[in-house]
Amino acid sequence: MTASDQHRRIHAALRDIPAGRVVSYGRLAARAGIVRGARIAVAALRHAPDDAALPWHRVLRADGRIGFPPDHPLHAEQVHRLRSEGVVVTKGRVRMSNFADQAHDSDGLLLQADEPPSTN
DNA sequence: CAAATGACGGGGT
DNA sequence: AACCCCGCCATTT
Repeated sequence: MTASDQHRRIHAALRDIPAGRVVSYGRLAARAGIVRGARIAVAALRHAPDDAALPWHRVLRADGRIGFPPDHPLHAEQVHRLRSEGVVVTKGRVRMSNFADQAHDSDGLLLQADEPPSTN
């Protein structure tokens, strides 16, 4: 499988993440059938054309933090986009336990404490 | 072709 | 929790 194939898979996997939910770079890659692919996911997003209309803002680090450094302009942009679809972002971080998209994940434990995702 | 670079992840301190 | 450190792997230098 070529590198661009991987990128396409990443993009496809990302389109499956519903609004109001998020995924980590690593899990996104895993969904695309790529192991150890966190950095590939990054490349796939960075290479994505601006008009790709991908929900790139739904991708966060495994610990729930925004990937961009706080001073980066896209950091604010991402926070805004996430909030606009109901995701609670506190100090540049999201509670993965509450907002991670678990479709097809094996870790059965789901908890639904805080703010339920609402599209507003 | 060798070396550096990331929108990373997981483990250890 | 906040760091630091090291492994990862396509892309860029």
